[in-house]
Amino acid sequence: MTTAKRDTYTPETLLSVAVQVFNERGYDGTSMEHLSRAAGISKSSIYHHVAGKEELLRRAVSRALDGLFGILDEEDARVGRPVGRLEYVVRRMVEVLIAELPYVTLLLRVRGNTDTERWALERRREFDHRVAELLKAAAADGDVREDIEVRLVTRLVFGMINSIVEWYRPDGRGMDEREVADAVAQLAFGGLRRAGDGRG
Amino acid sequence: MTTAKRDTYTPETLLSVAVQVFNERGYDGTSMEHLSRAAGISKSSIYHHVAGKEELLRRAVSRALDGLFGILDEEDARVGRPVGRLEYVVRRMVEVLIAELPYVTLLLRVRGNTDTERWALERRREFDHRVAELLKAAAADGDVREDIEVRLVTRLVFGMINSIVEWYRPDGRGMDEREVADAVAQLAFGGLRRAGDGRG
DNA sequence: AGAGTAACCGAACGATCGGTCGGGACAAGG
DNA sequence: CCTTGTCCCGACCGATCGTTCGGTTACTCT
Repeated sequence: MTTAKRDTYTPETLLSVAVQVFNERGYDGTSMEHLSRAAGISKSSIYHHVAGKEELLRRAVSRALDGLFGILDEEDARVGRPVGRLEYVVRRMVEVLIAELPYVTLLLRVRGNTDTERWALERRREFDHRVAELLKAAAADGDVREDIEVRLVTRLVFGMINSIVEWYRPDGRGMDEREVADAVAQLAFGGLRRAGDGRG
Repeated sequence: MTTAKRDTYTPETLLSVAVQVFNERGYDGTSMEHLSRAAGISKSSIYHHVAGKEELLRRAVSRALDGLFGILDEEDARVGRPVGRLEYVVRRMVEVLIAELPYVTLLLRVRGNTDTERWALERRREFDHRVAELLKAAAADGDVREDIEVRLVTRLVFGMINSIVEWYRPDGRGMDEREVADAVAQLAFGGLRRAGDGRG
């Protein structure tokens, strides 16, 4: 009795269509005409549901950011030895990134042309900083290598994780979130070289 | 007697300005008006040097692709044990990426809206494939871990390397190409964990 | 000095941009 | 029945898009 009035668009369902087109064509490369064709309604009808193009972008990146910041509030990310918390966050980042793939994809591609985009970039930097502090704490414990700058390592690991949006596609038979998260964690913490070879 | 006629724009000098603006605003987010302001000449004057906006994009990604494919022709990338050739290619990729930073940055951001962009994506896939084969050969020799899929590892390592364009800025006092290349190679091959700890 | 030309400009082109407007179709509630 | 409000539409807005055009500088060469 609460929902189910008609089978038309809501701001949320319209958003999922819009985000998909944004990711295919790029935000700037997507016109409202493109969106209307993809949604199957007229251009002006879109404005019945949302205020405009930029609101769609804001809703999308907000959803992605909520998912990422949510990780830091989880218990395993807050308590325990920093290196363990770090590994947990890395795994969860992969899982959230895959669970909210189109939204995180869009977030990772904003350039900063509008106020919304600049706000998204700022929040992204804040998240990166929080994880960097975790890595720094793990380094202080002597649990991760210190011969490479913490700042640099953070960026490289983030780069590896974020690059997942460039190729992961949830087409049925593919690997699931857990498998990818395991691979990323193993590669990031253990390295490319055959396990047991040490460094020689 | 060959060069040095006037101190005006050439297609190359104009390209360097254009690529910088493309990277700041995104290709689709950049208008010819933006380019003319950045270059300090009128919009119509740009067309005296190049055929149009898309030619600037084509020249830029061509330069990036030439740099990357050039690596595969170098001797250290062609002869020797695959794992050694792989590490050489990884290091050189970082160096080329930094040496041609704005051009590679643009290459890594094309989405496929035009023929030029689709051609760039195709050539990128070709390069990725060539490196993936090298990794596969190293795995066959038992020199790199085989518990993670070769295809996945390739993508993650590429992701780590390519992410450099998102943060590296050549502002004088920063790290140089060699330092970054060393860090990437060490992290990719040795992993995050403190050297000597093994996997425990 | 005069010819030739590379470099540049303002004005304008048709097309498309994001967004607005008045109104029509249709279901729910009386 | 008629009203109310949701959902949607075609037509249109001023602005901006990439590009073209005719014409004016300003430099080089003879």
